[in-house]
Amino acid sequence: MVRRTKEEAARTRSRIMDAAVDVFFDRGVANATLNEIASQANVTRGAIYWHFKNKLDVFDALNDRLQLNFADTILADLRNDHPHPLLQLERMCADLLIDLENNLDKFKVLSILFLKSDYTGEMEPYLDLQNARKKQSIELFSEYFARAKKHKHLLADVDTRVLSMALLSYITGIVVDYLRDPGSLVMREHAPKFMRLFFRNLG
Amino acid sequence: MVRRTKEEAARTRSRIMDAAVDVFFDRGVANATLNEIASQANVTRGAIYWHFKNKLDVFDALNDRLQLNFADTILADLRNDHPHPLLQLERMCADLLIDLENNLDKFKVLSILFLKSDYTGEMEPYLDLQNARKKQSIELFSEYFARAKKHKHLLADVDTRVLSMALLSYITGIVVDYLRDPGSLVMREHAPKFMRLFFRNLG
DNA sequence: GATTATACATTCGTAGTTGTTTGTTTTCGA
DNA sequence: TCGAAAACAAACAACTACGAATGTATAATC
Repeated sequence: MVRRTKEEAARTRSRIMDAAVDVFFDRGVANATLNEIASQANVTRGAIYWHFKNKLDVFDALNDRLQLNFADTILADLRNDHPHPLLQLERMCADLLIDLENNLDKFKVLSILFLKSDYTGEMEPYLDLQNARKKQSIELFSEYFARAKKHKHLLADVDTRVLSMALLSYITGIVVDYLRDPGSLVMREHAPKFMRLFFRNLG
Repeated sequence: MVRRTKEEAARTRSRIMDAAVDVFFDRGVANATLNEIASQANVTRGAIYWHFKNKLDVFDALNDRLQLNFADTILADLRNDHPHPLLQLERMCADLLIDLENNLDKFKVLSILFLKSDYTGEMEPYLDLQNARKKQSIELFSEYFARAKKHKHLLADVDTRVLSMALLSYITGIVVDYLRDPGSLVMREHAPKFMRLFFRNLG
């Protein structure tokens, strides 16, 4: 059995990536071997080397597929003017956290990005990439908070840039703590409380 | 040259650990080889295998030496009653963050624990250990906040447990974001602002 | 319907790492 | 002071994973 149709080949490729998610999650990116990924995907290493250059290239593909771009997801929702923009943001952040609990794939991929990669050597550029994306998010939030301030929805004395950095770090921390110990809290219950704590004093 | 005195042997051991910090930081725990650690410490692998069982055992020793126990460091300071306990806590957290900027060794070790380890396979127990320590910290903070609430320093309607979890996650996030991109902020300036944002609405 | 390129499987050589063993020298304890 | 063990260095053996090369059967193309 060889030489599948193009569609089958594409499915093979995505099966390899799915397998990579599992293996990276279970064994860490550095420890994961192409053999493990191959057998998890029910192919041989040959198939992986056909579709990808090497392990890093697989990671690269995963990175693309994830679209960790908070920005894109959030921006769309932020575009339309909401009567109470801060509340809107608060809800969105909570939903984003709760989604981690329901979406196993997102949980695994975020685990890979935050816990299972060391970003040394050839992987360093991917950290830079994530940091660049984060800067984008900061700018986005800053602008958003600035608008809220103009509309008197936000206290005038807060530094919007510091505020958005703080919010993003807050979310990062909640995510990381959750990934490191998923049993320690129930997102559906805790996320709204966490967010309330942060937003209660801004209005 | 062999068979040093006991003191010299102890120094060799700690030199190996120092080297391990550098190598783990630069290459990640999983990618780091004992050869790299050895040459960084100006010894051979034989020396490492004399002092440690294997790479994991070196990591274990590092884990012990760090005493990431926020608890111990903080507990001592929290013991004595402060006129304004929340302000005290706020300052302490800020100082803790600022220390990251000045103390390179702490920066590296925290990087190793948060970014350079995947905690898979044999390393899993160390994540459990850290999570257990974190639970301790939560309990500690909870109790502390509860005291503050009794003294009317804290709003009565906040859940102290959720509050301490939130604070710890907040700190985790700031730390992780800083470790991932140290150039993005200056702790001496930002840490007090971050903390002020969190504490301003509690009193 | 022959040819070519595709989509893999299989095999191979190699470099790197690990754990172990052996060797050597010096310090410590009796 | 004299063995015994400490504190390593050096050599060895085994495995593993990688990358590349090769093989091969089928789909696409004409």
